Amino acid sequence: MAPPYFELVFDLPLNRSYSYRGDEKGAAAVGKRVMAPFGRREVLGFVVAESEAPPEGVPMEAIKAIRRVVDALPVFGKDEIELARWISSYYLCGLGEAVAAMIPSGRREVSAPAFAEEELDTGRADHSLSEEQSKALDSIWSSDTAGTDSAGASLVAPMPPPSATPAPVSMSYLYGITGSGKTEVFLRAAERALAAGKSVIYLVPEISLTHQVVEAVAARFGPVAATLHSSMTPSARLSEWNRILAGEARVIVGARSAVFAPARELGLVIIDEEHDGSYKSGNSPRYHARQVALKRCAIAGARLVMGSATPSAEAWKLMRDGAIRRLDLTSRLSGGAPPAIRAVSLEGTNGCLTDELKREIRATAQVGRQTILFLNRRGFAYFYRCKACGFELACKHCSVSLTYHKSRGRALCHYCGYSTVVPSSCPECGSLEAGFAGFGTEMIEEEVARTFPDLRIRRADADATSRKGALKETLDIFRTGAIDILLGTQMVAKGLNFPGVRLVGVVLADTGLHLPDFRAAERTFSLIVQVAGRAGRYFPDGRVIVQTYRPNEESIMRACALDVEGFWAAELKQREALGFPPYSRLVRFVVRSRDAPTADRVIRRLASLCRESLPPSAELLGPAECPIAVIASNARRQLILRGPDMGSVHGAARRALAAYEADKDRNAYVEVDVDPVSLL
DNA sequence: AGCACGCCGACT
DNA sequence: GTCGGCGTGCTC
Repeated sequence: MAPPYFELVFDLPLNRSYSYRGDEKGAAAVGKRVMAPFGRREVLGFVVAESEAPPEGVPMEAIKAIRRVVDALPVFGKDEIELARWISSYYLCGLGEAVAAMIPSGRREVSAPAFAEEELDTGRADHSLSEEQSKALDSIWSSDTAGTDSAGASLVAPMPPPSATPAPVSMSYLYGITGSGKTEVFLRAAERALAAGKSVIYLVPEISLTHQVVEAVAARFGPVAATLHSSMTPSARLSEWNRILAGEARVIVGARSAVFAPARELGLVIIDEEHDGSYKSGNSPRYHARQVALKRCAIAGARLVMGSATPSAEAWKLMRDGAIRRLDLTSRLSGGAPPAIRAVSLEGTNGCLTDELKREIRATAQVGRQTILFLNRRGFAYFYRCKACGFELACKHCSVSLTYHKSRGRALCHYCGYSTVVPSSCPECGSLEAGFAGFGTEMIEEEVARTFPDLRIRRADADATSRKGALKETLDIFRTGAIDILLGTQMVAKGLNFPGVRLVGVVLADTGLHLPDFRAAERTFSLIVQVAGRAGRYFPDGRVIVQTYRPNEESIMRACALDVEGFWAAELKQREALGFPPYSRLVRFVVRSRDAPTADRVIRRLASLCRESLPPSAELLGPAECPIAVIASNARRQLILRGPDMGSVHGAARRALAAYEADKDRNAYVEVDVDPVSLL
């Protein structure tokens, strides 16, 4: 007989549970979703506890009954509730919001456009392992946890509400260049886990790699495999979820939220391309899949294996300190050699292509091979400026400059979509010495077409591929060799492998370097190295040209030398000197409001609340305007708490938030980001 | 987050 | 006189 009382949480910004009596049929149970009267309406709730005794402090007549039970069987259990509690306390969100993030259709994540089509990084066709690969595989499976018991101390912070000390998790890292056969080692590790009766979660970044690994896993594991990614329909997601829940599917491939897959007997979590920013959730709860994975592994006693050619700062430091076992994969299996990379200064170049890059494009075409051009910037020109009075054309609703899109004949905002006609003279002083400067993909396309009228070029960026399936189509055509030059933004940078590519050109490497973000160098570095990995994967003559105005920049020089060690040696020194992660921990508050004075008032109040309980070892950065002070007519203010460890800032952040919530301003939105990946 | 209740301005 | 603005308070 079901117990008479249940504790429910809701997907609402409420930091507490509510007590209910069971439903008429007596079907209510922990782990099920139910419909319950809440206020004057009926909402979906999650049953997180049950009890025989009536709840204390609630008058009996106030307790309502659960109206209807949604699930025949529980969709989450004790471990999931423990994980949700951890997420809610660590990422400072309601327990119900944490549970909702873990359950499909509980709340939808912002879905990325579907695509991904590429060659597989499984190394040799016969799947036999190189000596390095076998050693790595054995190492992953050796029983000891690397380093000390505090392994992962800086990946998972000391928890604010003291819970049991986290069990040491065995963490390994496959560190190796593109094409060194990481995927095959991951697949073998999954096989071993499966053979031991355990299940596996295999995380891949949003979009890019998903499809490829999905197919590899499906081919290898057949009916035991399941897929969860953002472009699946809710019903497809649900049916995969149910197969996992039933224990039918035991190898789960998916993006960020797949870290919550209800895998039974979890034995292994794989995080491919560990450095990728898409592992950090952009909406509440702003969790990092890597940290959630580590926590899940601790709860389930599972192993964690990550991999990348360009590890994140956090991972690199943990490897250096011995807390994560580093396993090196040094050789390219498919015969291709690491490409020759050259940085070329753009100084004094007319237009956006240096003579050197033009020469290489021509040479590449002459031997019947292909070129990828990469520029992390859409549009035709970057900003409009008047040389006479200094006027700049900015968005009406955001504090950013407008980008000229020639194809539409308008200047538009990349943040809110606002667009306007292009003034023929300066709107401020009437001078004709005004116009667009800087360049985007659209302009490159034009210049390349003009320079190489005989070559076939195709552009792949958010504008050219907005039509569903357009990107896949472009990539398919490129693969057949019917296009000579593929030009694009981020989307051509990651994971795509085309055998015919000889040359990769980074049109402007320093776009990200001016950004006021402590990870600017890290992102620039890994982007160049990742892009370079697209060249010469199957032939020994790959070539990469990196155009830049700052050829002496550390991140650019090290990337061109493929010197990961050297980059991190220098960059970690910088981070330490400046007190940024991984040498400190951050919590960031962002306040948004239609009304700027309201945003100012709220952020100042949060700051003073934080000061009340911030220990001397920690400090407050700000309050200040966000780097982009206005987006879509919302004023944005930020406040950053920084301390030597999470313990030193988490308590203050939690108390400040709780005090604020107790008397909140209805015209302001407060976002909390624990361990922000970007400060933009 | 909803959805109410509640107390001040311009409409048939 | 009422319809309706959105400020603030609560939801077992």
